[in-house]
Amino acid sequence: MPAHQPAHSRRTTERKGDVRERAILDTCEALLAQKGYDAMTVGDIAQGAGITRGALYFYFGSKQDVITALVARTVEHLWERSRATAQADEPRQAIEAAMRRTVELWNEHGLVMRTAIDLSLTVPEIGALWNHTADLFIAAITAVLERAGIQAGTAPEQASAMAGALCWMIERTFYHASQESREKLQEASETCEHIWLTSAGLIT
Amino acid sequence: MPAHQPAHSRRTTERKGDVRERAILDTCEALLAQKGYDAMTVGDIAQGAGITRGALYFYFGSKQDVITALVARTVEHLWERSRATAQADEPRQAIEAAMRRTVELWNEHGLVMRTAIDLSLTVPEIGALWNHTADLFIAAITAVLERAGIQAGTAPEQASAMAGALCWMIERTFYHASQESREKLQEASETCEHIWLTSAGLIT
DNA sequence: GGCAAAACTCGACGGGGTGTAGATTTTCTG
DNA sequence: CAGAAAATCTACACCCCGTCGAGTTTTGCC
Repeated sequence: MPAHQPAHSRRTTERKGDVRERAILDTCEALLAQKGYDAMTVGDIAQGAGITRGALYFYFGSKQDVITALVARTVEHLWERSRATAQADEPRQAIEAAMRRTVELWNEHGLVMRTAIDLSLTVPEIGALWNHTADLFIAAITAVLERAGIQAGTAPEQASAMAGALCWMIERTFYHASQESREKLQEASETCEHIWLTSAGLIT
Repeated sequence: MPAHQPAHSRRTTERKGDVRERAILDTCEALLAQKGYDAMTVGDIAQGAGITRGALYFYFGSKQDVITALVARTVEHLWERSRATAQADEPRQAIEAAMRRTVELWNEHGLVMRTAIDLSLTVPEIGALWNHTADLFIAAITAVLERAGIQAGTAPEQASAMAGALCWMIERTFYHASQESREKLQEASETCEHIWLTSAGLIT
C-alpha cells in the first residue's frame, strides 16, 4: 500500500501491476456473477485478465487471496460511505436514512456482499472483514435504539442484543431479496424498517 | 467395527448396505464437526466408515450427494418434530412454545443446520430443502401474527412479509449463537422472542 | 544513454483430490 | 448348489491448485 504522496505527482506511479491487479479483481467479480465461487477456477480468472496462471500467482498467493482482496475492496467502500453519511439525531430520521443507504449498498454491491457472507466461515480473513462491518452496523443500530428510549445494556432485551438481532434480520432479508430484484429489495427494506421502528417503540 | 449381525431372522430388509449408508452419514457428520465441509475429503469419509473410496461411490454419486443426504435426514427430523408439536391458540403461548422448540432443534442439530445454510447456494438440492423448511416456519409465524391482529397480506407491513423478516432474523441469530454456546443460544432466543412479541403488538 | 535491480511473464512440474471402469468377492434367493 | 444381485476393491484418467526456475520487460539511477 503506497504512502500518501503529493496528490498530483507528475510521475506515472500507476505501475503496470496496479492495472493488472485491478483487471484480476474485476474479472473475478464478473466470473462470480457468471458461475459462482466454487465453479470459478484460477485459470478462468487469469484468462479473463489476459494473463497466464503463473502470472496471476505473482500478484496473489491463492484463489482465496483474490476473493479476499475483492471483498476488502468492496467492504472498504462500504466503510467509506458509512463514514461520509451524516447521522441524524432524530431516531425516525436516522432509521429512514440508514435503510435508504443500506438499499443503495445492496443494489450496488449485492453480489460481493453475498459472497462475503457465504465465505465468512471458510475464509477467516473474510469472516473478520465482514464481522467488523456487522459490528459497525450493530453499533449504529444500538445508538439509535438507545436514543429512542430502549434501555442500554447487553441483556437479552436491552439495546445491544436487540441491535444484533435486527442487524442479522436486515442482513439475511436483504441477502435473499437482493438475489431477486430491486423491487423485492425495496419491499424488504420497508418491512425491516417497520420492525425496527416497532422494536424501538416508535410505532404504537 | 460393529460387525455383529442379527442372526435371528428378523426381516431381511436390513441390507448390509443400509448399515453402511448410515455409517457413511454418521461419519460425515462427525468429520463436519472436526474439519468442516471443504477440508473433508471423500477418502476421509470412506475411511471413517470402514470402506474404500470406490465402495463409497457405490452408495453416493459424489461428495455433494453425501452431504445432501445428511441434510435431508436431519431436515426430515425437523419436519417430523414440527408436525408433532401441538399448536397453541393463544399467540403469546404459541410464540413461547415455538422459541423453545427452536432452541432445542438448534442445540441438537446446529451443526448440520449451519452446514445446510452455508451450502444452500452452491448445492441447489440443499437450497430447496432448506427453503422448504423456512417456508414452514414462515407460515407458522404468519399464522401467529394474524391471530395477534396483524393485518393479513403480502404488502411490506403485513403479516406475510413481516413473518419472513422475523424468520430470517431467527435463522441468522441462532446460526451465530449456536456456534458459541448453549447460553448464547438461550439469550438469543429471548431477544428474538421479545422482538417477535413487539412486532406482533403484544408488548406495549 | 546505459545498466543493474525490480517488476513481470511464462511454461512445466508435482501433488492431491475427484469420479469412473472393470474385476472380484460376498450375500441373497430359488 | 448355482446363478443373480449386492457390495467391495484396485487402478486409472482427469482436473485443478500452487510452486519453481528461467526468461523478458520496465524502472530507477548515474
